[in-house]
Amino acid sequence: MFNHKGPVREATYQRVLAVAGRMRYTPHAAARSLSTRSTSAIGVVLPELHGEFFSEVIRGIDLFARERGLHLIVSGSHSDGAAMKAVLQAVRGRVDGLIVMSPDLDASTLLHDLPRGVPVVLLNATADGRSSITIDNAGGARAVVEHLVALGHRRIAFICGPANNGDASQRRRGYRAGLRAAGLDADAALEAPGSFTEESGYEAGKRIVEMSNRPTAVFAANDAMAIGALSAFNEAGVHVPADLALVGFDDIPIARFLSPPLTTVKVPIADLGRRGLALLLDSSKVHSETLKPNLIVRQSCGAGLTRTRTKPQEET
Amino acid sequence: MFNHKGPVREATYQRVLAVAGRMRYTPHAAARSLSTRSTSAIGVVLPELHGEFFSEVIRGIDLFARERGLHLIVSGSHSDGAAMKAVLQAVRGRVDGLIVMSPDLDASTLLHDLPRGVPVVLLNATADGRSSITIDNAGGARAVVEHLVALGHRRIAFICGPANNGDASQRRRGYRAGLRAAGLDADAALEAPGSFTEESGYEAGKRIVEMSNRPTAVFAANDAMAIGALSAFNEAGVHVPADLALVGFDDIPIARFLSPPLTTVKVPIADLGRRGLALLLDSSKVHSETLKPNLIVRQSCGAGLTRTRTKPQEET
DNA sequence: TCGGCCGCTGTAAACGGTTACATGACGCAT
DNA sequence: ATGCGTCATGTAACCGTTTACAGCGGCCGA
Repeated sequence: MFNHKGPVREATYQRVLAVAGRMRYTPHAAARSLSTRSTSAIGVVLPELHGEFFSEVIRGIDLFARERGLHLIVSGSHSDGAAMKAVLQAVRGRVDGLIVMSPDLDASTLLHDLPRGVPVVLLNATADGRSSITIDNAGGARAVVEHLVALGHRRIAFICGPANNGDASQRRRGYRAGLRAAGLDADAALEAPGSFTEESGYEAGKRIVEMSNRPTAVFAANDAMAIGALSAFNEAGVHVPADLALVGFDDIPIARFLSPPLTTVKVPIADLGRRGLALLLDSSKVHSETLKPNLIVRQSCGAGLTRTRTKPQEET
Repeated sequence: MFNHKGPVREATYQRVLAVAGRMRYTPHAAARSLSTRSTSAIGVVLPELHGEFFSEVIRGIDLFARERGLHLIVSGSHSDGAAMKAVLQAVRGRVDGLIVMSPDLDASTLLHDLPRGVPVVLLNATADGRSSITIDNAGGARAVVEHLVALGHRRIAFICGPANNGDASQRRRGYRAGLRAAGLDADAALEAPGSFTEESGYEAGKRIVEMSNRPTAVFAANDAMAIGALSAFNEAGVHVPADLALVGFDDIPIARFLSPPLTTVKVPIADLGRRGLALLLDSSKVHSETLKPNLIVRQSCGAGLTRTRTKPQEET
């Protein structure tokens, strides 16, 4: 009845609808789902719910979901595999599909816990026979290094993301590849640990300003850590970009409002979510997409400054 | 069976569980909900999903929800009443309760569209017979003005939030009350329009630095706008706090990592969500709580600086 | 005016669990 | 050894909606 099908005259349908409205009746979603075998809901599983990055992913999904009249069930903070398993097992009869982003955990392990017949799209991960959207992290990171090298930098520090995080290791790989391509040696001393949080970026920043042979540029594996590092630099009286160039990754919305505006790699975050949902809904085929990030040159890398240390040179 | 009740021997229960696990069986959530008249899900309705503030609210709720094994259905971007109504009507049989934050719209109007029998907790709004959590926005704003006055400021600009937004108007009320208490006249020229976005803060900041009789302090109605304004000030070569004091509101996580670290009013954002869920689950009584914000003095207000313009004086 | 066909309406089963209730088996006491 | 009480197991109804299907009524043509 309420899906407007069957041999019911239009007038009758309208009349029923009117009365239903008057009585303030609304169909019972669970009963409907049980009968139609379709909830109009999709699940979104993220490693975290906090921060500009994930909220942007959710927003991208939500915008599209709203167009299609879909509800979003979100869940985050899956520190361990057990918590993740519990979530995955609760989805049967609750959602029509799942968008999963789990850079820390092995994708195929997770998918094993999933009830059969639940369509899944992986974000920033891949698995056989599953659709996925990935970001060319390595390419983006390499572009950053090439840009910094072109500006004359030779000692470029890197603030790493969490170990075991897929995005983080890909970005580090891109960083190292960029150095290699420029004929520079990767120096372990220039790689500072971090965990994608502002706090960890701040700590890394403090260590960097105290280095005896201080680098001339710092590349943080994400914007949150760049913000933390920037805070540490300011505290130490080290000026960005005059004394030290700084580049981030993600281009979260506030990146352009930092002082100085942050040079970063624009990851189409909302698109990541939006495309993910699109792929989920178009279940006809499994296929994978890779989104290309773009280097966004603002002021924190000092691109407008003249740098006399070494002559600028372009890498390809 | 699967809720572990009834006269079933423990051993039998365990054996069934084991087999279920082996067969990778999971109960059908919709069927279960229909039968038990309880989904283990709660709905979270926010005006927006984007940004540090809302993502922090969601996180607060999620953390608590996870403890209780509850799922979260979120939805945002309810630009108009119709969209909101559609969402509210879809909840029957889908969630056990609702946490609603809708500072732009009239609470009682919204609640009229809600199916009967759905418990609701209002965030930053009140309505008869409904539980709610509110924030003492006016008190927090007033404390900011008092602090700035104590630092010697007499011309304090205010960057407003969106018109019709409850939080925004309460904060402005607190600002005006603070001025009045200090014996200062509220000057309409010192109130710049804004919309809680970084962009609008940036625009407001640009206008402020161009003012003929420039204020000595700027109080933004939220941190996002303070960040935008800070960006505009830096761009114009106006130094914070030396040339201009700046204070925000909310204490979003990155506030302390700005340069200079932002003086702001700490709103227990995650608590707002957490307490909201707690109230929802404890449906025995309807009652309302008001969370008190705290002034967090960092460096953007220049509290450490000596200011000779006028002598500092304390307001009570 | 009557019959046949088409189309609307009412009825019942099914979706997949939960739970109350009846039934059957076992142990203990007399 | 038998009866009664207790506890585990099996059975069936129910949750609220959809949908297939049967049946009936109306319309139109002859």
